[in-house]
Amino acid sequence: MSQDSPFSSAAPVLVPMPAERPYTYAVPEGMRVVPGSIVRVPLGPRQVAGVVWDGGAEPVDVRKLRPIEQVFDCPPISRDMRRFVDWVSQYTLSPPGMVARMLLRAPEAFDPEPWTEGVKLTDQRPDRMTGARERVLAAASDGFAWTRSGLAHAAGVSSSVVDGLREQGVFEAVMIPPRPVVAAPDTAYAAAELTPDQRAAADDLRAGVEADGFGVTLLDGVTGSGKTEVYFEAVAAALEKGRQVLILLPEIALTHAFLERFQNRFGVKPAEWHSDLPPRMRERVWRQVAEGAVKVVAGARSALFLPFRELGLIVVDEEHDPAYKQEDRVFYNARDMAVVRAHIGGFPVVLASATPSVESRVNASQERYGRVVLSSRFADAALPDLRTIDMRRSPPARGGFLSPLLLQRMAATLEKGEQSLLFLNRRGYAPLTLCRACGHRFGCPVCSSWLVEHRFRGQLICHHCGHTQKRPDACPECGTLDHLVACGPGVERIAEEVVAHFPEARTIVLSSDIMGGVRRLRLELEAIANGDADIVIGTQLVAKGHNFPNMTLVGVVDADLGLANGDPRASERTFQLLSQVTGRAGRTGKKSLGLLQTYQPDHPVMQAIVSGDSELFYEREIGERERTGLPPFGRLAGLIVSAPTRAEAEGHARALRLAAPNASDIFVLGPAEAPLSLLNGRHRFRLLIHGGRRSDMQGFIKAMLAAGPKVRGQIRVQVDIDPQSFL
DNA sequence: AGTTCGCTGAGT
DNA sequence: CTCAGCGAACTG
Repeated sequence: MSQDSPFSSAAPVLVPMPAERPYTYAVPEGMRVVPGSIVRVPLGPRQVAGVVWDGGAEPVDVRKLRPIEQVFDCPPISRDMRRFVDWVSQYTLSPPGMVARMLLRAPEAFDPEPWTEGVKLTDQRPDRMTGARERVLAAASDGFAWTRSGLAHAAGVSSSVVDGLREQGVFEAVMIPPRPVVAAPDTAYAAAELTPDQRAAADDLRAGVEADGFGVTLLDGVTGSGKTEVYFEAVAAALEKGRQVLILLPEIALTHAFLERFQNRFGVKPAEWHSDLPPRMRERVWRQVAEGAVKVVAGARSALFLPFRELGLIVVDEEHDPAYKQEDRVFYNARDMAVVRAHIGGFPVVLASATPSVESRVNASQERYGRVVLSSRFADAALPDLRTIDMRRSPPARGGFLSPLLLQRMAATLEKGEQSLLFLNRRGYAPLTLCRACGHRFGCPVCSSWLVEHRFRGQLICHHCGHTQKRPDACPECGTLDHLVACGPGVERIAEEVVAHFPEARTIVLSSDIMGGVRRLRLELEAIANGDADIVIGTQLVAKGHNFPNMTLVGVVDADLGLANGDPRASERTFQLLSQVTGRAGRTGKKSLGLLQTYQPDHPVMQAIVSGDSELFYEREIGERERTGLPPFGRLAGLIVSAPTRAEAEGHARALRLAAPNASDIFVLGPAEAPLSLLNGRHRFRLLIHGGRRSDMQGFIKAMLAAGPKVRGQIRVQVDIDPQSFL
């Protein structure tokens, strides 16, 4: 950028590793670098890409000083982006180098995209005409440049035909510039047809974008109220101003439907950004975002670190989704960092959700965020009738998990030729296996949580660390044969019960265990939407945004699951999940029903779901959190230590108490509560810090980090947001 | 993060 | 005395 003056003899360079500050490199005679320049520098024995940073180069022993090797021919990282990296680094207590690493994740993109060689028609005619040659000439008669293989393919001939013509001078070789990854969106492609409600909401958002300046709006609309079409109007407004737009989605790999909706409105698909993107595509998207050629990116949380030139709007869809939290290396919540990014850039953010997070609701009620409410569903999408089934009064048959009331409804639905969905957020067959002879329970040898039986695969699997073993026939403790029993239900076991009751029905199980990955899953979902199944049994992946037009019954097998797991957000998560799942029914125009099997029908979450009154839930939950000091109102600077085994967690907690004698509370969590990511990384344990004033915690954590190298290497911190702290 | 350094303890 | 195996330290 023009206000950045160039460095001459030495420059600070942020390298992609956990450096606390930029390193100083010599700038060779005649080389020109400015803050933001992407450079290749020697680091120890290797060469890495780094970013020239701001501020003066700190003086360093000339014998240590090494020269910048190369300045990449690439737009420099903007000043806003550099401030963002510094801010995220401070806020997350991660070294700035590690944050910078996230924006240098496309190493091949730093060199300009190569032009490819192609061919173009000349005035020369071929010596002899053949059928193949005629087709090639016809295909190329538009006068544009073609790639050899592209032309051959279009003409239905082999590329040697093209080569032959080129040798005769019928074609000349030309260089073709890199093709854009996506065409420019057309804001006038298909003007939105909006209801008066939606129109009012869209105008609100549009006004925010047109006013040009920072602001956060919570777009709060029930499932099926058309949130997407409404925020597309804000996207259009930003595009009309010539700005770039970022739309964050929780799990981009499964959001095929979203891309289509975008295309219906803007005529083209947005550029995608997520971890499954092929490397070549990844580079091109990165480069073209940096050059400003890509106008709209739909991406996962890491898209927040793309080097936008003229970012003018961020939309965070499903803002409550836990997938926005990154829980390794740099711990951050992309939703909150999006707000920060917008604050730095001076442009608006839209947070959209049918079930907003409690933090966002609090921010809205305290008027730090604006709030736009969409209350009505589309005309053909009636709300489902929602009821609880009190499992104390209508218990399942012995050995079963489905209440007679639910089975009765399933039978009626099947009779009508409509589909049922049974939801249970637990993979596998049974969460615990034990020996009836001696009482031995199968625990994971690596991390001491229970092994989950997967009967289809004949395996016992630890859902915690991924440890797998074959399910034995005999008890390893007492040797008794055939006395192992499964305790509790998983989706496979529910499927068994369903097949026993409805042998003639087409039953399908959907969980992340299915073989064949995302592609297969998409096919299965399509098949269900086409009516190729009568009863679907699924884990939480069926809760996410798919439309099944003939699905008129949703049964939640265990609505209480997740309410009693020690997570301070247990109620909130359960409310959000149950809202989403029951929202799968009633999008059909047909009369539909949602049934929740629960032992706590009076629990506020069940009451809120059944009454359809989410205000009821939020008011209660916010009051409860204020009272107990849980996030976002926390008053305690408490630590939660979690580790692969309880004994280990306790050991670490003891060490932390010694290192930080002034810590108010150190809680210990066993393996059942420790997140999966814990064991995949290299660290041994992690700290979760809930509540408290951020500044207090930062001081506290820094004191602890200063306490010694033993603690330093192992601490990972995740801080729950104090809603004021990032504005 | 990725690499080298240096200590410990088992092995020739 | 050598060397694998591991944790700690350093990278400009």
